Amino acid sequence: MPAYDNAAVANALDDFGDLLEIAGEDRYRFLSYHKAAHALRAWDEDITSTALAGRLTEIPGIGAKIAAAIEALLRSGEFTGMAELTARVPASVVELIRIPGMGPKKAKTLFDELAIASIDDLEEAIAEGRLTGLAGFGPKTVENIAAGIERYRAFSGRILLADALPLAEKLAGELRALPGVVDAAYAGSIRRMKETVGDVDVLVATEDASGVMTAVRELPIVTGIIGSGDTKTSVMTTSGRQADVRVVEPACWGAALQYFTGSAEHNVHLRRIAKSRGLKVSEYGVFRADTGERLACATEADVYAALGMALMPPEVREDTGEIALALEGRVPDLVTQPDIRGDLHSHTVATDGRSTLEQNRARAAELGYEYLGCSDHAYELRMVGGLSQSEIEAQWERIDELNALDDGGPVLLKSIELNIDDEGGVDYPDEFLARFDYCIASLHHGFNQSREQATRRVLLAMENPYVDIIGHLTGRLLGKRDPFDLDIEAIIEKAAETGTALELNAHPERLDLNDVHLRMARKAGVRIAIDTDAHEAMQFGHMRWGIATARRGWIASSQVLNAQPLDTLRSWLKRERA
DNA sequence: GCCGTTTTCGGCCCGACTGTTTTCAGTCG
Repeated sequence: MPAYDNAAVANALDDFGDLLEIAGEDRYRFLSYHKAAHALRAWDEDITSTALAGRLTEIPGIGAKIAAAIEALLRSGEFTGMAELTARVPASVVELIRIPGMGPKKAKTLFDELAIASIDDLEEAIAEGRLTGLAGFGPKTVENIAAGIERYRAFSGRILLADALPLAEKLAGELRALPGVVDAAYAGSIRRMKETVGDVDVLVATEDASGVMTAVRELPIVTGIIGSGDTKTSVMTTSGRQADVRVVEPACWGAALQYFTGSAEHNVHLRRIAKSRGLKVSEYGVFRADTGERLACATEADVYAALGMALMPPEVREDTGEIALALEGRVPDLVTQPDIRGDLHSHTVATDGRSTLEQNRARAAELGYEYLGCSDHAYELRMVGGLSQSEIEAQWERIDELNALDDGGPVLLKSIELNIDDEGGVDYPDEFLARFDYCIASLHHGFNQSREQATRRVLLAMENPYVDIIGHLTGRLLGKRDPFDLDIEAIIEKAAETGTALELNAHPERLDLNDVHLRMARKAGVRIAIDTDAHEAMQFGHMRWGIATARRGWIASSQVLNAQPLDTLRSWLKRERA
C-alpha cells in the first residue's frame, strides 16, 4: 500500500476540488472537497487507521462519496473520478490558479480557447500576444497576469513566522505613528502564530480612511502597489513580501480584528452558526438579519459573546473543534510563557554550540529559570565533535561546581542528545546512560530511509529505559529539508506506553512536533518537552515560537515537562519511576 | 458533495477591489 498521510490525502482532495472548479462544476460540489481536505488536516488520527476501521465518514465533511474516493486512493493510488476529470481538464491546469489574479474562470477560458495548460504555456502566449482580443482579457488584465507570474515565481514560498512577525510589528508601528491613527495591529495567520505565513495583514483604526490609504502607499518600506481602494491597500514591501492594510472605524475595532485574524474556515463556521440564529457577521459587527440592528462590534469578546461563545485565543481559531467548545462557554487550557520553568535542551562550545556553559547558565538565570538541561551531542555525531565519556565527565565536574554556587542561578541538569542508530541503539552503554539526569535521543541520519525502517528506529529507542525524550522527531527544516517519513501514530502510541516524552523543538525552522502531531500527543496523554535546542545563549528566546506552536496544538501546562517544578520533573523520568 | 434544535431536500458566509462584457463577473481573503 502506498504510504499516504493525512496531509497527502488532503492535498489530493484540494487538487481534485480545484480541477472540479476549473471544469465548471457546481460550486458546492467542489467546495465540499476543500472542506473535507481541511477537516482531514485537523484529524488527529492516521487516515489509514481511520479507513481500515471503516470510520472515514466520522470525519466532519466526509460523506459516503468522498470516503469511497479516499479508500480507492489509499488502496490503489488512484482517486475515484480523477481519470475522467483529467480527460476534460489536464491536472497541470491547476497550477494556473496559483498565480495571483488568476482564478478558475480565467484558467478555464485560457485552456478552452488557447489550449494553455501550464504557467510556461501562459507565459509564451503572453509574449506572443495571443491573449489579445480574448473575451475578459483586456490589456490591463494581461499586464496583471504577467506581473502575477513574476510574483509567483519569485515569492511562492511562505516565510517563517519568526521572519514575518518582526516585519508585521514594524509595519504596525509605522502605521500607528501616522496622524489620525487610533490603533494598528497585525492580524491574519501571524496573529494565529502559524509556523509559516504567506503575507502580512495589518489592521488600522482611524476616522480618516483615505488619508491613511494615501500614507500607506507612500511608506518607505513600500516598493509597489498591488491594489488600493477606500479601505484596503495591498503593497509589496522591501522585504519582498506582500502586505495587506485595512482601515476600520475605531468604534468597531473588535469585529474587524476578529474578522481579519481568521482563519477563513473559523470565520465561515461562525457565520454559518450566526445565520442559523438569525444573525449576520461581518468585519463590521454582529447584526440581526431581519432588522439590521448592530448587536456587537467594539471588542472581540463582544463579538463572540453576541454569538453565544467564549472568547478564544487566536492560536486555536482554525475550526478544529474550538467553536463547539466556545459554545459551551469553555476554551482550551493552554500553556503560557510564564508557565515555563526551564529549558531541557541546550548545546555548548564543547560540541557545535557557540556559548559556554557559564553563558547559557547566565542567560537562563536572567529568564528566571529554575533549571537548565545541558545536552550536548553524543559521541557518534562525530562531525560536530560528539563527546566521549571522559569529555562528558569533565563537563559534569564543571556542572557540579556551578551547581554548588549559591547565587540563585538555575540548577544545571546533566543531559545528552543521543543519536539513534540504524538498529534503534544509542551512543553509550546503559551503565553510563544511567549516570545522566535524563537523556534525549534524536534521529540525525538516514533521511531517505523507508517509513518502516525509520519508525522502527524510534520505536526501539523509546524502549530504552534511559531514553526520556525523543528530540525533534521528524527532523524537518521548514523550507529546507523534508521530514523523515514516520508512522507518527505508532510513535505516539509507543510514547504513551513507555512513558517517553516527545520534544516540541522551538527552533523556528523546526517547530517539530507540529500542531497536528501535538493534538495527537495531547489526546494520547503523551508528555511534551518544549525545548529551544539553543546553540547559543540568545536562542533561549526561541521558546516563544515553541509556546505558540504548543498552544496551536491545544497543549496545557499540565502536560509540559518543563512547566513542572524540578521535583515533579524528576518524578516523571523513566529512571525514577522504574 | 454534505448535512439536519427550521430541513432526508434544499439549502450551503460575507464584503472589497478590479477591469471590463459598462452593470457585473471574477478574484481575493
